Amino acid sequence: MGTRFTPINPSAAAATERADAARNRRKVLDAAARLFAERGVTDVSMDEIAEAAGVGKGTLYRRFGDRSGLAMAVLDSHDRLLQHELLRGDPPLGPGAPPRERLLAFTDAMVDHVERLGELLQAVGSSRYRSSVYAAYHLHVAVLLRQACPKCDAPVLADLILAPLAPDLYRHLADTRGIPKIQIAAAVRDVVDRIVAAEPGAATRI
Amino acid sequence: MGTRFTPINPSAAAATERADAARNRRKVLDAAARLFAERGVTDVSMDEIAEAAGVGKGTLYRRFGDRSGLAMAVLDSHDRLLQHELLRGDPPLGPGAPPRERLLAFTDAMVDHVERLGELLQAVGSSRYRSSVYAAYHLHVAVLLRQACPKCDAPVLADLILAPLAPDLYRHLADTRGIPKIQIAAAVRDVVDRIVAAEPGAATRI
DNA sequence: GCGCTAAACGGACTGACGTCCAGTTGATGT
DNA sequence: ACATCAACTGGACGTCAGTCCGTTTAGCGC
Repeated sequence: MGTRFTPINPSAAAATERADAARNRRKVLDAAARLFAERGVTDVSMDEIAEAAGVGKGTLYRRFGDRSGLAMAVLDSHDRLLQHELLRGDPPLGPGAPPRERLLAFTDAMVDHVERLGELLQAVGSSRYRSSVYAAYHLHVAVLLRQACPKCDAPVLADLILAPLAPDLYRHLADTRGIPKIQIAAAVRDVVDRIVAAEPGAATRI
Repeated sequence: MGTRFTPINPSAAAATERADAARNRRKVLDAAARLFAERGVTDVSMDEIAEAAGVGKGTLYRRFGDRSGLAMAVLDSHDRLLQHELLRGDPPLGPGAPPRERLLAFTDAMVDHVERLGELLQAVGSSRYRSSVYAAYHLHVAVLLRQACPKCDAPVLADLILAPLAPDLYRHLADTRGIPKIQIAAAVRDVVDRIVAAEPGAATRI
C-alpha cells in the first residue's frame, strides 16, 4: 500500500520505463517548455500544460509530483549542460585551473544561468535545496573550497557561497533594483575572492 | 475607480484609521499569531484565520493584501524589536562599537531571528525583498560596510551578506542537513569577517 | 440628533493546485 | 498468441488562495 513506484527523481527515469510513459513524459516536457517560453512561467497553469501535452492531469502529477518538480525537470537539460562544463569542460570552468580561478568561473557561470533561467528557478522554489542538482553544485564548490581554503568549514561555506545566487535575490537586484548583471557578477566574485584570498599561497595549486 | 485606498503598508496604519478597521486589524493579527503558533504556519488556511478572528475573508484580504502580507504584518512587531536594538540598543549590536563588530553582532542576531521565525519568514517569500523591513536591514548593513570597507560596492554587497540568512537556506541547513545553529552562525561570521578583514585598520573606527 | 458619503465589511464566487481511484494498457513468461 | 498483473492513465473531485460587489457603518458637517 506504500508508494508504488516513488517517481522521485524525474527526468532521467529509472532503467525500465514503459514506452507510453516515456512518450508522455517527453510530450509534457516539450509542451511545458514551449508554454513557459511563450507566456512566462507564472502565467501557465498545470491544466493548460496537461491539455497542450494531450495527457490527463493525473499523468502529469504522477510523473512530476508537483509544479516545482515539473519546473525542475524542464531545467534538467540546462543543468546537465552546465554540470558537464564543470566536470569535463575547458578551464577555468572545467578541471585544470587553480581552485580560486575555478570558483570565480563557476560563480560567473551561475550568474549567467540564473539570469537566463531565473523564472523557472523561482518556480522550483525551496525544494531545490533538496534536489540532486543542488547537491552537485554544492559538492563542486565544497571540493574547490577545501583546496583553496583548507581551514574553512567547506560544507557550510559552500551553501553560503551559493546563497547570493538564489533566484529570488538575483531577480530583485536585476529587475527591481535595476542593477546590471555585470555589477552583480563582480560583487559575487569579490565575495568569493575575499573568502579565498585570505588563504596565502592558495592560488598556485593545480 | 482606481485603488480606493491602497492598503500597501499594513501594520502601522495611516494616521486616520477607522475604529472598526483598527479593531479588526488587531483581531486578525491576534488570531493569526495564535493559530500560527498552535498549528504551524503552513497548516493554517486564510479562511480559518478569518473565521477565528470573527471577520469576513474580504476584510482580511483588504487589510493585508495576501498571505504573504499577513505573515509580514505578524512579523512586524518582532522586526521592530530587532530594528530598535540596532538603532538604540547597547553595543555591539547598537551604535558605539566598530563597524566590524557591529556587523558580526548583526549576523548573529539575524541567525537568531531566522531560527525563531523561519516559518513565518518562509511564508512571506520573495516579496520580503520589496518590503521596507528588508530595506532597513539592507541599509544597516550597507552603512556599516561603507565604513568597514570603503572600496566595496556596499549596496550590492549588503544584499549578498543578507543572502545566507534567507529562511529557505537556513531551514535547509538546520532542519534537513541537521547543522547546529552555532555552526551556521560561525560560518556566516567567518564570511563577513573575511570580507571586512581584507580592509586593514578597519577595526578601530568608532 | 440627522442625513451623507467614503470607507470598511463579508460571503458568494472563480480559478488553480494537487488527490484519488476506476479503468486501461504495455511488458513478461509460457 | 495469450493470460496476467503491475504500472500507467485521465478526469472528476476537494480544498484553498484570492476577487468581486452589494450591504453596512463610522465619521462629519449642519
